[in-house]
Amino acid sequence: MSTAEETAGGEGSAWGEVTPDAARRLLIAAVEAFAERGYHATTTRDIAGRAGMSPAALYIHYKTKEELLHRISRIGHEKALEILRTAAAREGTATERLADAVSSFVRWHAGGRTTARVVQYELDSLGPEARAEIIGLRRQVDAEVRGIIEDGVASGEFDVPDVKGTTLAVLSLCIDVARWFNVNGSRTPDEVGELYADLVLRMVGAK
Amino acid sequence: MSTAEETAGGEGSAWGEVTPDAARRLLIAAVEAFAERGYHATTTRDIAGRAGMSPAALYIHYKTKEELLHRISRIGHEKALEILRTAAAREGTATERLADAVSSFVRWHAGGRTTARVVQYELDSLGPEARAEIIGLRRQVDAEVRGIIEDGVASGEFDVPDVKGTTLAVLSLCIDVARWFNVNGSRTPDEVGELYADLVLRMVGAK
DNA sequence: GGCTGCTCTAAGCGACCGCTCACCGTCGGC
DNA sequence: GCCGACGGTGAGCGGTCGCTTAGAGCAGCC
Repeated sequence: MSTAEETAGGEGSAWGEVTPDAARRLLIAAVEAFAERGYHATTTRDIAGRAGMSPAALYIHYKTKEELLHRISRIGHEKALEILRTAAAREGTATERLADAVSSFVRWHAGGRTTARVVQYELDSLGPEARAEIIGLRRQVDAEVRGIIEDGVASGEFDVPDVKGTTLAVLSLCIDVARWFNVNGSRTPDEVGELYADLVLRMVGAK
Repeated sequence: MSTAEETAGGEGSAWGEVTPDAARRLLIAAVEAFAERGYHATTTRDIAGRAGMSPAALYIHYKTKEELLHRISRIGHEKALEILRTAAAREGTATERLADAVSSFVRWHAGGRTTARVVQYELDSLGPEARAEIIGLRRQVDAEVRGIIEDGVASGEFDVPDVKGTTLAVLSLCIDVARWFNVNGSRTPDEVGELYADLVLRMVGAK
């Protein structure tokens, strides 16, 4: 048996903003459980148990089970957006910025696979209002990547006939890492990030 | 309200092998429900209701709810494998065969998104033995694509430093189409297939 | 020491789950 | 005309779900 911290906090995934301590422990336990079994197959008793508390304790810190998923999803998307924004805003050519964005985005999906799985694949389990908010964040994610690709096309670095479609494909490729990446597999998050940065530069026809 | 046939049978997705008629109707209803809500969030009452039958009728044709998912998953994977085998075995250069494989595989994921979603994303809901069988089919899928890429490398058509990793990425890209493709969106399955074939040829450095 | 407020637990409510069972209508074979 | 086989139903069982409630333990403040 592993504690909640070992798996979900493994890469220092900054749940530090969640207070008090008991609320954070519950949230980390929920991330683990949702990633392993999916939102609907996870019981509130399981979440509370992983956090070392009674089932009722969950409802002191969260109104419903869905609020837990909402909080996880928002914090995760904000983190993902921050990663892309940092890469997009740095100095360098579009080629360098795109490679940086893809490799760090992929590293996050591979290294924090537990969190990324919940963030990327449990969106449909949210209610309409919560889902709408998250979709807004995803549009911003899309805009960051599209911006870099457009810069590369404008500077003549890239050859991309379909910018919207290629942006979609690049993000899709990165996101799907959370589905297949295996912590016990033969590749490290760094290696996958490097491979994917190379593949994406080929996709955009970087010189 | 739409009938089960309209959505899940839309692309003539050949559930014809499932008999008798009532068993097929239940299976198509299950594909719809699993794709919309996920396996765990779908109730047997919902499946039976969509098929126009009472909850108990399901258990005349299937032993458990999981058996439904297993049958759907196996038939779907066999269909996907058949599509790739056809493309891999045709005459032509590795470039032509890879483009054909990707475009037809993507067309299947986009056009039959309902089925593809269940096939690709509900694998973890299967029990150990059923999952092991499906994983065997997936390894064959992987082998088909890797075979084409290896052919291209051997003939000098492709420039691929990491065949295993690139194979994984190509399949990942295609599979993820089932997650984001929207029937009401601006692209047809054919258009996405063509775009993706082009992107994949770039990824393998096709001349 | 008494009081308030916060965190947590034990117990359990009402609803709904997957699945079963006793029974029924229909239909081909004799 | 009777019969068994087959495919179907209504009712409901045992269990588990998300969530609530009454109250215990324990701070800090006067």
